[in-house]
Amino acid sequence: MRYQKPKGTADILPGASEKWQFVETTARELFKTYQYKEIRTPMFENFEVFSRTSGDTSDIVTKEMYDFKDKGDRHIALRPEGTAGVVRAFVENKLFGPEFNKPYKVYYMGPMFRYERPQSGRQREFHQVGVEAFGSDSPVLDVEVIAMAIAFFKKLGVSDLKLSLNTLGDKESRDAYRKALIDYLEPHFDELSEDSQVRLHKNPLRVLDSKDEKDQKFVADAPAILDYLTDEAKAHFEAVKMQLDQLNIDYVVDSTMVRGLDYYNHTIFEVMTQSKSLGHGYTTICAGGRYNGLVEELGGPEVSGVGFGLGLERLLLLLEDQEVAMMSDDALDVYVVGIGDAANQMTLPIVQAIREAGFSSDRDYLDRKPKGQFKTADRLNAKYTLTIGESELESQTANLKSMATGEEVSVSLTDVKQHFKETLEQNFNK
RNA sequence: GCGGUAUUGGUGAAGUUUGGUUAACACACCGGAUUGUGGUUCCGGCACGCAUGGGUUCGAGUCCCAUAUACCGCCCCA
Repeated sequence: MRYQKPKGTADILPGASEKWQFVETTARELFKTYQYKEIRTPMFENFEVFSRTSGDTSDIVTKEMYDFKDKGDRHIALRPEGTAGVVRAFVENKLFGPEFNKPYKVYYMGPMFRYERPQSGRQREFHQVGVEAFGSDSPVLDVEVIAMAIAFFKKLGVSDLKLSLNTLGDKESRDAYRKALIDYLEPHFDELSEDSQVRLHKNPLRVLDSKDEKDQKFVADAPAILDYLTDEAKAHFEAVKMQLDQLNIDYVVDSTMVRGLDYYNHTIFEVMTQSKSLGHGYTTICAGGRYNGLVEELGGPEVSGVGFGLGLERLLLLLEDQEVAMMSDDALDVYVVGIGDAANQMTLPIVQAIREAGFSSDRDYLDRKPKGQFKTADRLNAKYTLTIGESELESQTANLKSMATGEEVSVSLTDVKQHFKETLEQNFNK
């Protein structure tokens, strides 16, 4: 095999693409009911769009960015996530302007890229669906976004959902907490894992996220962000919880939950579920939160935002594991069998006529004998076959057969070409 | 970026421990079983040769090295 796809990429072939379409269609239908509109932004951006927004210390920037210099010596990066590009577009197109409704609500779906070691459900090119809503500080909007994420999984039939909630507060809260956390961890510096020793000063919140047992015993007794919230941040969080209650959406507050990206503040959340395909216990299938300040970071006005993102590869693994039915309607209606050279000259126009009547139709292109053609029709699961041979040509008729019942009837070619639907209904009552 | 395992036809794969004629078996697919009809059965066909490139050897799918890719773990995260 001479050529192979690049490491960490995948071909999505017929058979699988239907499942992707199912998920994407479900998302579009749902988002429409929430009045979120699709936005499509470039698959690559200037490197700085991501480095500015994700935080210089985040792994995403330091080692996972798929970046390169183009022929014009521009530093380009393939998008590692969706939010930064959407925010850039929001600012560049001045979507914060008075002529646009607020909140400005969009969704996106498409490929993202991270330069990392591939593993199950984690590739270098992967796909995300995400939503963003700009221009409102209201906690009710946070909850709409959360509710939409949950509704999406419910609509797909995912069971065993769990909503994990936390707040990172505003800048003041976060600074105070950061200091408290460092003060708490510093005395145990030597006992922390190597990774966490590095994290401690660069990004102490990430220590909370450590899976290392050594760290976890400190994390358990660490001060909680909730105790360091300003009155305003606290009020926002309380309002979010109250709104969730109103919607009867269950949640658990997890004060150790943090974010890999630096731009989040206030509400952050994760939707989790259990599945063997994704690992042990509850694993995250959707993550989101509020990012006030991000728009300013990219040169826009002070406009707040909130959104979520979810990975489609992981979602599809999950749907497969939970045996969610992802049907697609691609059955073949009519297979046209031609017998003999003369007849075979005549069948394509008939196939076309049937297609124009709104039915799916196909024929043989491999010069197969009648038996082979019927075999093919059977394998394609054709509902009907339409056979034309020399005698039919002479009488300008065709033999229409129901593959399910074996029932056959002679119909006129003119009828087939001009009123196929009616011809079918009259003869097979369907 | 680090570590482990793997890589034989369209598919599942045997064979690699003990290097030595024609790469097992099965499924799928194609063709045939008296002229234009789907299933079953029967018969026949189906690996430019064992990921790629080197090396060891009289001789390698079987041993060694490098590279690529996949999977798993770490890191991180969707």
